[in-house]
Amino acid sequence: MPATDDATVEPARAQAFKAPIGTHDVLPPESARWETLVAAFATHFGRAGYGLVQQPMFEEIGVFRRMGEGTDVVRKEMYDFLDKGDRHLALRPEGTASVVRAFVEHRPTLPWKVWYAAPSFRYEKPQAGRYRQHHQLGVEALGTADPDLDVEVIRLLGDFYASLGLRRVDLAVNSMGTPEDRRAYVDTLRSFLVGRIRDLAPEDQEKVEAFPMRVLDSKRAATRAVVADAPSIVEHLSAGAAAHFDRVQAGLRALGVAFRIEPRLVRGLDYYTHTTFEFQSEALDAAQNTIGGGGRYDGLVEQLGGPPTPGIGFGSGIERVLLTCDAEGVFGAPQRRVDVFVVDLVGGDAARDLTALLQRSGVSVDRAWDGRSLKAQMKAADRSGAAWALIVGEDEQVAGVVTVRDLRGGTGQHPVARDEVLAHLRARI
RNA sequence: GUGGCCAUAGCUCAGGUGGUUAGAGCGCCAGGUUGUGGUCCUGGAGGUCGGGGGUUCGAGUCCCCUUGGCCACCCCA
Repeated sequence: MPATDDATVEPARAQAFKAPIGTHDVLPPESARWETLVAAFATHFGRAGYGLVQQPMFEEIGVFRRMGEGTDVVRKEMYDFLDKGDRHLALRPEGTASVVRAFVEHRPTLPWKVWYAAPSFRYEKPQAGRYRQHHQLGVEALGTADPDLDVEVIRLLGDFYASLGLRRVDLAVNSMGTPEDRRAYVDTLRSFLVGRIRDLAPEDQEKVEAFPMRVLDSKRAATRAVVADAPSIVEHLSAGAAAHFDRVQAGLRALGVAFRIEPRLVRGLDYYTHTTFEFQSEALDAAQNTIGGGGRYDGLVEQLGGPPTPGIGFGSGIERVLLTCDAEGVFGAPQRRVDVFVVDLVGGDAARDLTALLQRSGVSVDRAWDGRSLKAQMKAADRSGAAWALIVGEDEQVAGVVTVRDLRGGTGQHPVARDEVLAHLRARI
């Protein structure tokens, strides 16, 4: 049977696809908030000497394994796959590891201060404020162990939240000490937990031997009761680590950054040393209320094959920050609008040419399409947010003018000679 | 991964105990006003009732499976 283009033959409707589980599209006008947020972040950290880093979205899986074999992120949330060349790769679950890999690969001069805005992927069951693809604003600063850098990073992030209008943000700070302090503390903690193991929640008992620190951030009531009596890491810091932590606290106080010390704050990634911190929203009633967190990771560079280099950084989830802004009623979507809208009743030449002329001159302009009625075009002009409509009908075409209509003020409309339109608008926008 | 709730138009939602062509508001399109938006009036388009199977004379409604969403646990941004 020959092919037919008979219009009466209804083709089967194609299957409509949906975004994969745990992912989401960000469309206008909501996307305008994202643009503004990222731009504000770029400006804020750019002014402090941080430059943009663009990383690959996936890495060899070993890069991320350095986050710690005991972490959920590595054990069960990795989006890993084999490519056609049998390379074992994984989508980036967080920013730090791949930035550090890039640092080791390129050895930039120190200190190296960078920021990024990038998606992260974790194979988790989606929930409030939790997605399989989420987006992080992040910063990493490598090459100095100066505790004042910890202060700068924390303060800059706190200032950033404040600049968005957020007020109900709580900052928790802790110190994990040096890698040696951390190891010694893990032994002390393990011994303590082994002694009380029957009092722990069953799910937490198996963590004691291999990952005792994971027990500290359990939310189970039985475990929390035990943990309340557990030795605290801040009491087991070496002299150097204690001095570092003291300097950080003094710096935050000197700069008026409110914080509390949270000895149970261990964070989910094993590479942290010295300062760790977490910003939580008090306005978010969802279970996921951490909007940003990070810490020092002296030792991670070596683990990824580089020279001993200290570093500190944080990640802050864009979705959660915006959720928090919603909860506090701040940082609404800015109104996206153009200044000028071209209405054409003479077949399209005027719209095509005027729009191009003005756009090439840097004026923000939109126009109507499909030769629609004047009414429809005016409606589109109104929707565009434009302050001025340029109307070209037969009368204007004959007279060589454009009707310039004020859509927002009360100045009405009047004809302007066609080659004076640009100057006319520039004087008014 | 475990559990709970949910899925009807582009959006927000109605649709007792199963019963003729599935509704509203908003949005969109058109007309009223043959060259004027934002207000108003009138009309219209738009739905595989998430998907598949089953029960029934008959399913948006009941049952099973499945996919997805939301929420909690777990964990984290």
